[in-house]
Amino acid sequence: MKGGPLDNVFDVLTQRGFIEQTTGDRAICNLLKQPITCYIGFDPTASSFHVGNLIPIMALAHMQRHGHRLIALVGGGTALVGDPSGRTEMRQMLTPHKVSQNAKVLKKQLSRFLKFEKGRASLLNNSKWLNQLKYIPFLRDYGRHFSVNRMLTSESCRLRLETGLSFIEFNYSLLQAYDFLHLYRTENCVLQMGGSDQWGNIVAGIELVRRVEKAEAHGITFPLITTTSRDKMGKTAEGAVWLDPKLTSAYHYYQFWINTADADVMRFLRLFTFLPLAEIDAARSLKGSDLNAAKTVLAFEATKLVHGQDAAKEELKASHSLFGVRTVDPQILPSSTMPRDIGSSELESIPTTVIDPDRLHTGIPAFELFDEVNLCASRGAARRLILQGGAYVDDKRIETFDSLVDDKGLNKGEILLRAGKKRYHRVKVKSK
RNA sequence: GGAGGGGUUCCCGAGCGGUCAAAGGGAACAGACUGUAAAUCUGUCGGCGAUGCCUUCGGAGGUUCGAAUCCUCCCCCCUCCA
Repeated sequence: MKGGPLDNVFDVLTQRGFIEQTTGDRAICNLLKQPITCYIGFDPTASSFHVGNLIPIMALAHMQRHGHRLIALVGGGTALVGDPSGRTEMRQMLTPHKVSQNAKVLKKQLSRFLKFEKGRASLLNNSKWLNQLKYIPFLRDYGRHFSVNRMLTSESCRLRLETGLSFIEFNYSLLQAYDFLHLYRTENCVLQMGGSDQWGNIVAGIELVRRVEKAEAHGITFPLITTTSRDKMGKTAEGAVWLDPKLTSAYHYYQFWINTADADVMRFLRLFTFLPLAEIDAARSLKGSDLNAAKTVLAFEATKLVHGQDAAKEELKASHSLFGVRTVDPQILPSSTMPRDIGSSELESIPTTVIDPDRLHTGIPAFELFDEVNLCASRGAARRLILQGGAYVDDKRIETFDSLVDDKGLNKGEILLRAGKKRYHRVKVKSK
């Protein structure tokens, strides 16, 4: 894989579609010719990252691969205040304990993408310095550099002024600006990156650095990634797609990526894998159903990054046995470590419920089973599903809602349930 | 603190004493068509072994044969005034 201090990350990020807005393309491009220190802030308000956080994480990974030093800043202090940007309502306040707990998990997840080694990347928590701030000195030293008039005209404020903005939230951007200043002073950090909703906060930091330290700092924002159907990336009916396998299993994670819309495939390959641009470009000629080959690689690579090569292989196999084997030409995205010819019949990773053999022997009404296994939200929903012809047991359509599922058709002690075209669940008999 | 306007099922939003499990739209789900894509058409979309029963319209009481709809108190949100 290419990468190294020689080719400029800025070009790489641009070509891969990471750049929305910068404080000056040329200046940043020049800046990045030398190894620098940059940072991105992460909100520890959730106990896991989700797919929507992948852009900044990938951006950091690219920076590191090109020899730059990173700071992943966990907003343990700012999370207690709540960023109003991009919100129409006030954020929920979290307890300090919960925040620090979350911060730990986030570091673990980041380590899959970044090497936290001395001098290459570090994880800092801004509660360390923010909690020590004294109100009056802070106002005198830094508060005077902020114009309320200007803050009020910012996009994020204007939105909130219509519905209401509390004073505590109004302070958020001061604190984030102070973060940048602090990191400039202590870590010589000169570049902050973030989502497009962070533009105002980033610029505020840059200005503070200039006013207080008379120094130049820079900023980059990433585009908000939406799918072709204009949904926010990573939201499904079940909610967010999480990186934590306890919240979103590797199976579902893989399925999420393979269900990518045609129009998004190339963009997502650039953003969410490290495959060389030239190869992605070459795959552009794939049309129609051939695009599925590219989706397979995308799903494999994306799953590999979060869950590891072995898990990715598992899901590939599971996918093959459920949806049919589709061999992917080795010419397509050749750098991917995805095995090209692979056996199937690996159902281990499909969501599974273990069931008592006696219950199965007496037989379980189909609609109860579908509900119990969470393929349907309620028994009523299961009845409707069956009525509409969307429920299958071992690939045979269920005709009546209360037909019994029993152990007569057991296949290796397993039954495969299916709701609709692609939601599977495995029922396994408890061995005695 | 004063005056006015609101809180309806996942979301938006009608309903303003019975015909209301509550219009319409969106989302979602299923079927058909397909490529685990999109678009389209059709159906479903509170719970329940179910032509019925149960629980919902910010919360608690009340009026009435009958309340999402009327009254009282409380909570929350918005607008204007201070």
